[in-house]
Amino acid sequence: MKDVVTIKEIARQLNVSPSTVSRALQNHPRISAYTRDAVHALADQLKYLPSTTARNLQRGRTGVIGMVLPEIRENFFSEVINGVEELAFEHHMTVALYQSHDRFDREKQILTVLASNRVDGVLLSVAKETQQIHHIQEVLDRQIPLVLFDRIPPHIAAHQVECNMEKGAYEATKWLARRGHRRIALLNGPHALIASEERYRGYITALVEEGLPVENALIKRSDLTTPETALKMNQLLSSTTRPDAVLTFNDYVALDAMQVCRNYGLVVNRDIAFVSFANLPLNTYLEHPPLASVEQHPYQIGFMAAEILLNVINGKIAPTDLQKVILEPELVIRGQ
Amino acid sequence: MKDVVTIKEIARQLNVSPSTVSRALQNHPRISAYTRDAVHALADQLKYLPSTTARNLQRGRTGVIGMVLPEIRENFFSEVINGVEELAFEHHMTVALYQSHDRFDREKQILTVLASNRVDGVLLSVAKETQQIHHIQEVLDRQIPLVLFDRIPPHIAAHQVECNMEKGAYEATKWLARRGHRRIALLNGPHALIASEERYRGYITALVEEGLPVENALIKRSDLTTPETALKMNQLLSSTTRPDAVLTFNDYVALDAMQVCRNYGLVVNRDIAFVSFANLPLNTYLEHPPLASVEQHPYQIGFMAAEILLNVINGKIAPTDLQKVILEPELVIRGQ
DNA sequence: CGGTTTTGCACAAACGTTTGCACACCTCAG
DNA sequence: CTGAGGTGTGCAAACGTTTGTGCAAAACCG
Repeated sequence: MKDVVTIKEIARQLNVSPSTVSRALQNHPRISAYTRDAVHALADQLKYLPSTTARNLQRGRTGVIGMVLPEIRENFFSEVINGVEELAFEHHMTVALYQSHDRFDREKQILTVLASNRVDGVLLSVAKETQQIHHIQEVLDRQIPLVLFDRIPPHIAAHQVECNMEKGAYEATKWLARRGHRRIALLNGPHALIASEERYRGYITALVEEGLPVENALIKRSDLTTPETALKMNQLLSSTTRPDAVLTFNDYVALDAMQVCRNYGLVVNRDIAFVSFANLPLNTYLEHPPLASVEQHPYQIGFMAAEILLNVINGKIAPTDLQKVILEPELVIRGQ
Repeated sequence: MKDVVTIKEIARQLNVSPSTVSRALQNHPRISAYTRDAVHALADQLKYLPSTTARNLQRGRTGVIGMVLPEIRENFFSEVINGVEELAFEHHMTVALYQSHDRFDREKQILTVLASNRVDGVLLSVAKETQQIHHIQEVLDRQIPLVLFDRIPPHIAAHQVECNMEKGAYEATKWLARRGHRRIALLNGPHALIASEERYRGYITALVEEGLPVENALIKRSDLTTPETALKMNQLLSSTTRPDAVLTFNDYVALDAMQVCRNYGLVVNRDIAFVSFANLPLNTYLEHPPLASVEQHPYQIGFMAAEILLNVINGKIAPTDLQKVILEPELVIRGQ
């Protein structure tokens, strides 16, 4: 990495000043065609590449969007990333990706690094562990544009983009009811996630609207791990009056739960119907995928979050003019 | 983003020079305890964070590893990332992730950006489209440490880490043969990928060793898209003598091919056995997953690639002392 | 031809750090 | 008392850019 070609070197070789070289490279009008061409020619020949570092220091901005999310390998987030990338690319911004691995301390640390790196803006989806927002507030206090997406902690004055999961749960439950199911279970996520509460509300609303009783025995929560999902699904199946349908927190939960059903000798979607929230692209590959999925449009979420962020960065939206975008989910019917 | 606290500001408020502040923050021995504490206290109070940009410019290094890969959402690569991250984190380096989306021009552009960003090193897995290595050679010419992983183009003098897919294919085929299968098909990837050639060689070697005939009708190539996989699988099934087992290029191909089998009324793994190369974590969820999978240890690949890169960066390995690590795959038996 | 405008370039400061060097003071040994 | 060594700090240069300003020469205008 030694011997990196700089503007100074080009200047020296051409017997002009560094400022002239800089301007020539930017095609500044006050540089003669002769000099301009000479500079470009030599720059090409020496394979000069400007130092982003130096440029950033001088410009006071980095052209970087810091993106923090729990886990890259989750398909949902990968899609969000793609949405962000698309727009960022158009705007000549680069996206710096960081995973919190759902750990609070890691998330906190990453935000500090991002601030130290002087990123132009931050996109954040908080870790499961995250219960407080002080570290996020610090980012805001530093006047760094920030947009929250998907996993949004409560009580925070920041721009946000999310998908209306309450409505998704509502429509899914309604669809099951209309299909004739009378004992619809909810295999939900942990309390701590707002996403769980949203699903819960939508589920309840639909049941009530459809005149179905709300039975606590049909409502289970798990921490989304395979063993606990299995445990809860077992409870559902071993009760005297089994559910004839299950709405699950997400696809992983659905798959884990289906496994349990098979152990009971049940045929998925014949003996017991499944509807889920889509975060896997693989449902097409399953022999018995959930009958319907609530599509959360992750790509759209990423795209919109990036759009807001870029508008704030470019001053088209005042930082105080809080944006709150709620995308509509879509119930994708697969079976029957 | 205005009003960012700098060393100068702290210096001004404490009536000392910026250099003193800088040294105080680094706990330089020649700074008095009194000054040191005062500086730290004020820095904390003002929530000072050093400018990474300025520091990088001055230090001549960035502490960043640029990582370029085709597609983040592919589970294989997500795992590689995690392996890299682990080690990078220990060494206080950050990983900048870039996706080529399997496009050559994008890959080329990314490498330029990385060079411009003066990253300390590059980890690269090339795009499917990539047929030439000129852009990679340019990175090497700039003396930027580089390690290739997984998808490695031929004829390039760079460090590399990969998994021995020939051996994987060999063992998978052998396992099928020993299980009694006599007509083992190979549903391979495109010619352009070395990975395809490796699988091919392993497959052939095993057949020969097991005394099975090599039948061209049993060897198909697809571009890994669903339609073409379906087409090739159809060809295999509609031939007079159907295969009784299939070794597929990867899990996606296996799943697509299985779908076709179901259309033929075949029961996967009973009427026709599948063995695949693992890139999905989901096999546990499938009712009929491939009977066996060749595990490529992506996390390990990432970890080792990062290890080599860091050693080159830190001068523990001479750039000319080319490392070539070939990890052994593992045949994970799932069925019977 | 005198004056104004345009053209082409260099100088220098600035961005926020780090660090070699100088310097003043203080301490202590001889 | 003198000199050596230690201690605490400041100055200034440097990293590689960008950009405001200044200035000379060239070009233009009437």
